[in-house]
Amino acid sequence: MFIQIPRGTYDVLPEDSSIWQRIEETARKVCALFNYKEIRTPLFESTHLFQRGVGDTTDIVQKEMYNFKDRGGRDLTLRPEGTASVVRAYVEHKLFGLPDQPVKLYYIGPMFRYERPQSGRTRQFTQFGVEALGSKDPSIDAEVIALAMTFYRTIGLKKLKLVLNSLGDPESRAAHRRALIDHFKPSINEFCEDCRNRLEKNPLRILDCKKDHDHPLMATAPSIIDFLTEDSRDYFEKVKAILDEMGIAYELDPTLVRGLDYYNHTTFEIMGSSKGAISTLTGGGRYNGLVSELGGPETPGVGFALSIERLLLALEAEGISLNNEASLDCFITAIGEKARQKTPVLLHKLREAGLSADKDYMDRKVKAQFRQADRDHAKFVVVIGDEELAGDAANVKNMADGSQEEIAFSALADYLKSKIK
RNA sequence: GCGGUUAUGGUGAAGUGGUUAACACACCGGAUUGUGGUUCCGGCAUGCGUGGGUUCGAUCCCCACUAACCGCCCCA
Repeated sequence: MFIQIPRGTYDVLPEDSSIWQRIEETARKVCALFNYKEIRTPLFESTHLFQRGVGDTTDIVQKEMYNFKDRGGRDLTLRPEGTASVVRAYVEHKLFGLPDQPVKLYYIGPMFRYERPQSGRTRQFTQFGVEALGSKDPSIDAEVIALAMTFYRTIGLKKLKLVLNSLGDPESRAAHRRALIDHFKPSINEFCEDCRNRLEKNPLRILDCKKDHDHPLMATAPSIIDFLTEDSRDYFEKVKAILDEMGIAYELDPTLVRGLDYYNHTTFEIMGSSKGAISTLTGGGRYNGLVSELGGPETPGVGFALSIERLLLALEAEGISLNNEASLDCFITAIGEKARQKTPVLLHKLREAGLSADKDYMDRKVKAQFRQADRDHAKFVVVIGDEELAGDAANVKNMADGSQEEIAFSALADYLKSKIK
């Protein structure tokens, strides 16, 4: 009975796992550079957390969550994103009381959304995210953006586009929303079905509709920028000024919307090159109301989440390969039954001495054992046969130059270590 | 949730309503009774996504299902 992998999931096989390790390692290094500390939260949380945090009316909550009841009847959900959990932990452990403020956190892990899979979108996907809680300094908005850009640059991505917008405070946002609805409502029947649905749900989306792009009302639609309060506008100017000084280029896009309810003020996306329709690599922004929404003190926050899967796609699109083949220090080739009996112990000694080592388990001929040593990129091959057993010394072949030496079994580990260093 | 395309060995990929399902790569073995990356030779799918149906007969035709890929919606 063959049971296949669930829809929208995938396996990372050994040939690819080193790439994932490289990416995760880079993320951790960059976070250390910016002084962000890792936080690990559960893969499932109370359903209520996401309803409240992400927003009851969002698509994520309404139709994309993996909800289930456990045996105790509790309503739980596989996390669809990371911010709500981080904020929950922040409140629950009272991290707002820590002497070090703001609290700067990062996470790397799987998220789950029930969606139709396509390029750059799976049902289980991996996010690297960052959250800075406790400061409303515009330089922390810029820092978070800079962290993401530094991460991509370190990985090797070149074709990146940073898109920036400000949603202002909740009042500005609500006023703009009402203005948009008033603007489109009288003529909404001239728009496509999607736009008619968007009118009440998410009127900002109408602005980047592909079908109705040329409708005259598009050009005259009210812009969020005109609805920002003086403070909001001033704050956004400061963020932009810092990015300018840092030399981080960006494009302004007043139609940039995030799909999660908690965002306000600065929002941004980082786009990459991609074969498919999805080019958004990172989404993030400020969420000053979220901590209090989740029962904590009034606390500002800013962060982003980026997808490792989409990063991989972008790397592929730019023709960048991160694959590095691991090599083996030593491969033991045994000839004859007596030699075969000796190899497990010898192997174990080499490994205990700190050398990576392996041997044949398929009862292969000498030639085939050498082929395997090549496949494993072995630096040295230790050959043991009747002659070697008689002389109490192994034949050691340097695979790079083909030279061979007789080395006493007792001195083998030290010899190899000195050669490999 | 909606739409399009596809489904043949470990991989890539031909193919036909009818006895043995090309080819290439990979892998295994031999030429070379104990030494790698070259060459030559040989081996390697009782099987063509799953379940039905049409037919004397189906991998090939029809239907359903499942999955993958791509797009819409939405998002990372």
